[in-house]
Amino acid sequence: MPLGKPRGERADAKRNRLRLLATARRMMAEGGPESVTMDALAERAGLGKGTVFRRFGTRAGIFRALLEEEAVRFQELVLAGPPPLGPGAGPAERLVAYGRVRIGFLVDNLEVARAAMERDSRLPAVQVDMTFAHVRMLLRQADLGVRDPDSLAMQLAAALEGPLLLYVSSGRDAEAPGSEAGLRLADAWQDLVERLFRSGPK
Amino acid sequence: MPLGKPRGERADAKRNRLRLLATARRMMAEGGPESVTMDALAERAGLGKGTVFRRFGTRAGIFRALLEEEAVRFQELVLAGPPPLGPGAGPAERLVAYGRVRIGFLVDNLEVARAAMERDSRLPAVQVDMTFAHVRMLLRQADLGVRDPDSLAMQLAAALEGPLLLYVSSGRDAEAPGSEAGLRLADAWQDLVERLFRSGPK
DNA sequence: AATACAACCGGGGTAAAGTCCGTTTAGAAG
DNA sequence: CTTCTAAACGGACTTTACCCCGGTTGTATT
Repeated sequence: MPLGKPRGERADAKRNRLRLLATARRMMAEGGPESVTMDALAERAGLGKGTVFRRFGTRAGIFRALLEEEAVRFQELVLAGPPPLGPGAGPAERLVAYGRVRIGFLVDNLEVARAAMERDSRLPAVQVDMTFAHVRMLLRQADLGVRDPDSLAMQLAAALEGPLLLYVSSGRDAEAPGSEAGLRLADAWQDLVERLFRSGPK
Repeated sequence: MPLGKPRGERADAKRNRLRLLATARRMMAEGGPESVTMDALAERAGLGKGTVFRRFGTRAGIFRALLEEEAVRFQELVLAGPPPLGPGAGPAERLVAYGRVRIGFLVDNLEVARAAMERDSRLPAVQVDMTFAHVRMLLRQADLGVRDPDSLAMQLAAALEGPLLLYVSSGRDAEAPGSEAGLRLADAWQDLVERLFRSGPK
């Protein structure tokens, strides 16, 4: 009993999903995230409002989807990247490299990331899970003699996640547009990790 | 030139502010944060909606105010507390103690904290500022030989702030109600700090 | 090709956040 | 006590996220 298919996404549904994402991106480029209202999005995409909600659940869901599209690229970069990132270097080096790239990614996608957690307050779980899993993996490999490496991984992941950057980039005077702040954070991350590893494997 | 007063808060305004906060707390105890709508709050407090918005700006503002009331107690505890917290111990010990207490505080106030960042996405700046400032102070005192202690402080503060806890407490199976997760985080924090300091002051 | 049904579509309806502005009042000054 | 004004008040109004459900369409099966 082959049971056919796991009931995949219907062709028309897929078409509409892509159409909506594309439209959302265009609207965002033109008028910022606030301009992407559900009504306007539906109309400009030539679809009903109900359809938009069916696909994305909430407004934040749209931005999450947008962010995830980018995250796929990011993920590939990390997994298949050259040695400081991908396999081929020590855990410390990889962790440093990963953090730097991750921070850069978030800085580049600040607006979307911010919109993605509006009205949800909880972080986009998928993203955090990815970060957490990666950090945990490297931490386990490193085999520092920590009591609870997984919780440590959680704490470290916090330093690489959206809310921190949102804070840094929102409070400060309008000058440093975020990219500079991102650089400082990346350097600090490197310091943090190196210090952590220098304290010895046991 | 005494210049009179800086035009303080009017008596009726103060009365109403307190009345609103008390009402909000009561409503939250009864029906959770979702039950605190602006209309309902205004009505139950016997005031107009405009008044509510004048005082708190946004819905999240109400929860921020609530959280801040608690935070005052917390702040006093930290500043005046017995030696592991207040002055009288080394920076490492103080940092560990502070983190543990801070995590506990947030776990105790998860619901309010979550509601306080709804629809704002940026953290309650006041809170983060406090945490950041405290960590930075202790870090400077410790005089590890870090290139940029302030950025490091930022990263560490991230491990003590709301979003992290929200994530930990929301994703996991419903069993560990958060207090257990908080304990693991607190232990991990201790590990992290101790390791960081063990890596030597230069 | 016909049938069945699950998934999708549309758009009017609801509730709640946030805005506006005319009215009222606290409290300082004369 | 009267006057004056900045601040506070109220509640109707607007906007927008989100829900509902009858009608339509894609897809698999025979």
